[in-house]
Amino acid sequence: MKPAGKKSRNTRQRTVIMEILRKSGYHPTAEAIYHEARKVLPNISLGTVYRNLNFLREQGQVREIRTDCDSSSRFEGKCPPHAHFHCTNCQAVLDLPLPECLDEVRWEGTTDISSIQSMDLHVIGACRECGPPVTV
Amino acid sequence: MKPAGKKSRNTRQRTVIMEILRKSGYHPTAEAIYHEARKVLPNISLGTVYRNLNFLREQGQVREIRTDCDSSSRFEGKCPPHAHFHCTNCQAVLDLPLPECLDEVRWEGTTDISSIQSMDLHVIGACRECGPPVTV
DNA sequence: GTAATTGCAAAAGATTTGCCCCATT
DNA sequence: AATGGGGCAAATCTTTTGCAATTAC
Repeated sequence: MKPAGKKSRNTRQRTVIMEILRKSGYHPTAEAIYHEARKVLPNISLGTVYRNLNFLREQGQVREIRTDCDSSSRFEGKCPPHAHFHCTNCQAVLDLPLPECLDEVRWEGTTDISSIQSMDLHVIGACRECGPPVTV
Repeated sequence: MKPAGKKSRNTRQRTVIMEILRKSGYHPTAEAIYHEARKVLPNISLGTVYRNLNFLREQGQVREIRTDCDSSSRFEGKCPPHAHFHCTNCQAVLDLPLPECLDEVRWEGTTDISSIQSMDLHVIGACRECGPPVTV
């Protein structure tokens, strides 16, 4: 599945970053990945984290998430298409199933659109832990 | 409609920025708004543009758009809920109707979600001008 | 051995902020 | 006159990049 683009090497750094992404249920920022990786590779640098995240993104193994809710990007190991939920209170980001009805929308019918490559759905609200917002 | 939050003044700068957002069919970055505003107010500063955009966003009159496709935020005058289309070729951002089917999704049924505040849908692809991608 | 990759530090890009002056109310 | 807001420049934050040293293959 990996587009086997350019030749690459299996460095410990890259493996560790990929592992962190695979096992984390959440959606860490580069900084968070950096701190996590440092527990295993105390000398890894933030630049290396960014470089690897970009590399992995280009290979299609990692997805980057930029939203109105966060000032820094979050990353996740690529998995089947899904939506994201953002809690405005605790900033948590959770995975959501992508509603099937979106598949049936005939975007191409829309003036100005020629073809669709992907879709990105974010739902913003309060998570179970944070409970209903103050305005009940 | 404006939450009439704190007391504010009608400065020429704020008016011009709001006008630019209202009449622009596109979704300008702060920098673009800055250059446009300079045609009318040659001394306006980028800091003022940002400060006003933030102010207007807090008042609910302006919406900020951050996506995977752009390194800087884009802004638009608040209007009825809609989705956005991003052309990966020419970077254009266009408005799209928000599919009604999304209203019927019962997110609250999803574990971990307590309540929904808003939704953000981005469609990525090629616009009519740029034509179908190379991989026809 | 060779080239990809790293660590470090400096650079770049986007946005925010402090401060002092000016303009709206 | 009172004070919100502006201009300017410095500061902050996030991400990228140049370079010499290192390491996977």
